[in-house]
Amino acid sequence: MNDYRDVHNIKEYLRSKGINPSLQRIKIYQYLMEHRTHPTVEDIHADLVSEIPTLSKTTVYSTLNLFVSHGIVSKLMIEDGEVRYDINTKPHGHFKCIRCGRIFDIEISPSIFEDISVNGHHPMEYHFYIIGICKDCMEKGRDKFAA
Amino acid sequence: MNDYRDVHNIKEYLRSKGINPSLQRIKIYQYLMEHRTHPTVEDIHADLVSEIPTLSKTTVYSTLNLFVSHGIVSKLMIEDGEVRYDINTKPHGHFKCIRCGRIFDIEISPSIFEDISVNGHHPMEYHFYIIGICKDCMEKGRDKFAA
DNA sequence: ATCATTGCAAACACTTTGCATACGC
DNA sequence: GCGTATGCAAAGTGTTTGCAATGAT
Repeated sequence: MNDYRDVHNIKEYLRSKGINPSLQRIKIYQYLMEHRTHPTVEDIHADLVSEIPTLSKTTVYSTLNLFVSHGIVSKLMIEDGEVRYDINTKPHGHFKCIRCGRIFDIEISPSIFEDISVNGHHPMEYHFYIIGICKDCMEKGRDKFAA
Repeated sequence: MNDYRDVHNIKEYLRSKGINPSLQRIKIYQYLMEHRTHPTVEDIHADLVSEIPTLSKTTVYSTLNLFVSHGIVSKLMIEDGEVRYDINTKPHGHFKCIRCGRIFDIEISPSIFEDISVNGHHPMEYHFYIIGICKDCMEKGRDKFAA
């Protein structure tokens, strides 16, 4: 099991990865499954606190670190001081729109990675992202989604 | 003039970019030219303080922000909480070694960027990096360069 | 009862800001 | 002399740590 799309029982899945499935951990994992928006810790906490009023940011931080260390979630560093999380651990790229701030997934064919010469180094993780203006913002020509 | 390798007179170059060439700014630019190691603010300050004893980190920060905003230096975000600076603003990739921590430049043929489908979005900047173990560390099999 | 998780508050690390001093034309 | 750059100290932000309280088995 290496794809989040195959996870139907989160509790079982976390257990299979050696993670004790507490309520908070299940809800955070579920949130990432249902919100493929590459949320920040802030986003996740703000959205889940209505469901779990006692949820603290500390728990969100430690849960995400736990998920990353168990390889079931990956950390995204696109902009300075803005760490985001992605449940899709398969190699893919991201497109960040400078107008609306949204981040889109970009499919990348594995052959592209093979074509890149790594000068004899031993690659383990590939990261690729693009900064630009998304389709919607280009069409609308204004900051429809801006905060 | 778009390549740092063509800069022979830093003072003139900065002026041509609309930047007042103070001693600190010249030294910081020169440092980036001579140290193609993708240094952090910390690195730059630590190394230059012996030459300019009064140099403050505030100045290093503001100078780098100035260079970035004038497009003559680019900011690298590879690892969480570790902002690095690169004088090479041409599209290229980076390889970060998890053993020794060094970052190497990776040449990327422009055709790779063209091959990536951006789903109708409008790309402006391409960022690509690889995490892995560098050639030296693979051969030595140990943390020769670790801090 | 025991052990792990949670969550508050404090500590940390990095970066920016406010403002007085110093510098350069 | 005037306008800008510098650099200290303080404030701001995002993240981790210490530790007591809570929760699960």
